[in-house]
Amino acid sequence: MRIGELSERTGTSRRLLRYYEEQGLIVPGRAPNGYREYGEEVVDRVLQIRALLDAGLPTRIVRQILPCLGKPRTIHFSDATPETIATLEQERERLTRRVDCLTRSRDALADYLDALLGARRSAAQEEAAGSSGAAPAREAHRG
Amino acid sequence: MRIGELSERTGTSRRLLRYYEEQGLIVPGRAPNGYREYGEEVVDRVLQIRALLDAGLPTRIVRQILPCLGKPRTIHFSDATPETIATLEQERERLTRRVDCLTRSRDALADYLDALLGARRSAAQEEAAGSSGAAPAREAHRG
DNA sequence: TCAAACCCTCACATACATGTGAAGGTCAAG
DNA sequence: CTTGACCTTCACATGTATGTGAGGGTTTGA
Repeated sequence: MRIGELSERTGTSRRLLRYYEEQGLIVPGRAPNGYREYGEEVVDRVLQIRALLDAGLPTRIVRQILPCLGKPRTIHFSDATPETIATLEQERERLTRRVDCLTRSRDALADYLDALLGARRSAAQEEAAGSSGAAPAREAHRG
Repeated sequence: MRIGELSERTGTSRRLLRYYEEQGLIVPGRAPNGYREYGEEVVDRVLQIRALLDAGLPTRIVRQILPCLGKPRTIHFSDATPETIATLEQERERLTRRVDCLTRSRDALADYLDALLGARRSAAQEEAAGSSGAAPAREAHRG
């Protein structure tokens, strides 16, 4: 397919698709007239790229871990230099730390939201039960 | 403490500490001579900020979810407007998607690394067992 | 008193992911 | 043959998180 269709199917601007190519994340073929030609599998790849970028990873890192995420579980022994392995292990640790941090933040945010909603429900019940008038700014503490 | 000490204790440049202040993420006091004055609790706060930014969240979002992550679990009812709640819920979803994506990527990367290391060990054993000569570029498939 | 080591503000510079638009080539339909 | 919808490259613009440095005040210690 050409860039327009890929753009529509991935929700990614043509500009960005060219940018990802410039960054070495996708390597389309070329039609005789110079138009880029993409295979079906590129759709998934682009979505994967978007997801990783959206998660805060820079293209440099995406480029490194992308080959590991391919479907056919292909292992390129040429990639098995000690430096590459060290980089990948480092990146795995970074991802783990990132996941942990985000999970903690998400959980804290969820707890806060629960408390907020629970408190609002209580307040609404009080309200319905008759305590009238404009309530002053209030705070609640949960130990 | 002043900005230099905070910088050392958090591994964050002075420039960035001032930037976080400009973004409303931290609000130091001021000494009579104009120097910024930080309390102990700011150390943790800065580390939290770094972690969130490092995980790919923009300061705008960090500013919004930071109050939810404080120790004393204080709920500010003034924040309980429907818009704020909607934003927080949206951000919780975004965080969840982000965590899922990163977790999948991390797991895939870990699998790849395991396969790579396992294969390298096998290759080393073969090598030790006598198959000699420069091995050509090889690939292995795991279904 | 002088220097070193702090601090201040202001401002310009950079890397990255992205938008936008100009100038022009290709192709299919009318 | 023209029009419109594609495509190309190039280049400048923007927002965000950062670095760097100038110009200048403050504090501390020799």
